[in-house]
Amino acid sequence: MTSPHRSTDGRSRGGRPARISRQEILAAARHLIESQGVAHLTMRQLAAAIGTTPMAIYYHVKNKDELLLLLLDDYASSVQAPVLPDDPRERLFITACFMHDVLAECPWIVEILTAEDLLAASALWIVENILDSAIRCGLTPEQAVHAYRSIWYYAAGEILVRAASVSRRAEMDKPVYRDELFTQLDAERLPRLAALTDRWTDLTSRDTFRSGLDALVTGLLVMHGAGAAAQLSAETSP
Amino acid sequence: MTSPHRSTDGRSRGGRPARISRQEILAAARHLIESQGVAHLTMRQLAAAIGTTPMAIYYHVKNKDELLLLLLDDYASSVQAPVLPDDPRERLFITACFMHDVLAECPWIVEILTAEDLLAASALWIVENILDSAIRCGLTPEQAVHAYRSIWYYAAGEILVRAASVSRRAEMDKPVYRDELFTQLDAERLPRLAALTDRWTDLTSRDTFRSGLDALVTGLLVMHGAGAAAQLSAETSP
DNA sequence: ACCTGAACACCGTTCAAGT
DNA sequence: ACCTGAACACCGTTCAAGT
Repeated sequence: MTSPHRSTDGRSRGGRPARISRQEILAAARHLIESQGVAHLTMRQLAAAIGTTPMAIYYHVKNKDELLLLLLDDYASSVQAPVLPDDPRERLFITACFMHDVLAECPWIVEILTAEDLLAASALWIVENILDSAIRCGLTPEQAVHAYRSIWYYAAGEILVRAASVSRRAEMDKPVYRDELFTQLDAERLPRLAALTDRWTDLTSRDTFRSGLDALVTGLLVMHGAGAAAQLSAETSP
Repeated sequence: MTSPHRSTDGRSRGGRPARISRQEILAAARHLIESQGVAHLTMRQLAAAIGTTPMAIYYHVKNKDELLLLLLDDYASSVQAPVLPDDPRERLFITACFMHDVLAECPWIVEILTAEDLLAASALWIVENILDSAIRCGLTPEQAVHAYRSIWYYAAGEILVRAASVSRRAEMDKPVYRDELFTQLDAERLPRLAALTDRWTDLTSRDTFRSGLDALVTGLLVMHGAGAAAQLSAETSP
């Protein structure tokens, strides 16, 4: 960090007393996002919500990107770790689920994930847990990093795709396009899709995150020769 | 589709001759994206590139969202299908790779994927192929849809995360933050991460998409009782 | 039928100045 | 030290008018 901007919330010594603080800005930003949606988080609207000018915010925060990063970190540190099982395969699965669920609960995070780094400092314990579990399952450290990355791709993809489909459902003209697509299906060239036309919406609206994650974890362990630890968990359900 | 906007490129019969066409707009948009990056695709800059006013575009295209959708469809239809193997497990893997690679080649698609539907009409054969392969591997149609969705999450996540990390590398202040994170690691609480500090950048910059996909496919087939078809493919590499 | 011009309601950010 | 005001360089989109 550079400039006058304090990296921590150091007490100001001397000078004019601050009217707004970083914490106040973050709290207001979070409230704004949760009540109005992430699209309404603009420097101008945030300033209005606090009752100050847009430029006052720039004294406490470098720019909008840093604001988003701080927001992510703030959220991550407010989350409290769950009790985790000892069995490594189970712990791997549960931690990955937790990582996903925590992010999925605040869809505004999606905007940040694509723009910023995936990991806030206060969320590193999640990565640590996944790596440790994987290594205890018999993977080498390199394989564990690879496994973590695959899981992250899967989880991030699920969140992003679901967020997109939710926002699509909010508008009213998209279903039209999708229906159009499916009614014009060429049953000769696309027989499988044609046979599934009626059930597609139903099938794709189900939550299959856990089941797919289970498959991924199983495959990762099997493929890396940790077959002993790869036995199917109880969550298995098509 | 509504309004005066022609859904196909129907010839205008009578009236003033068109100065610009939908095709011309799409071609210009694609060129703009490829040369300047997707951030530069604005109605105004597009108009300038064509040599017309922003509002002229609105006669041919409903709004920016529709423009993006048309762009996606245009790209999908320009892609030609690869020769696919007969073995269903192999075909599943290859098709999924193809889907991923095609999208990964034009990172601007990322913006559209999160905003729009995942599937353009001209790309449905990919879904068809994945479903068909999965069913031939022994999955039920429902399980096949589920498998397709898991694969899609994984592929979309990989693309999005990679696109984000590329754009991060383009700027110069992000590595600082990431390095900061890793040097301040508490080796007591995060031993696995601490042990990997030096190799993290190297390990996470490797392309492990295929290996992870292989694991996912293996897991999906094993979990759904199609173990016979789940034998590891040759692509396996940590 | 196809396009233009002006305008509306926004953005993020910089810069010089005030207290 | 902390904040303000005015300004810059943008957005997407609407609306009434021109040819």
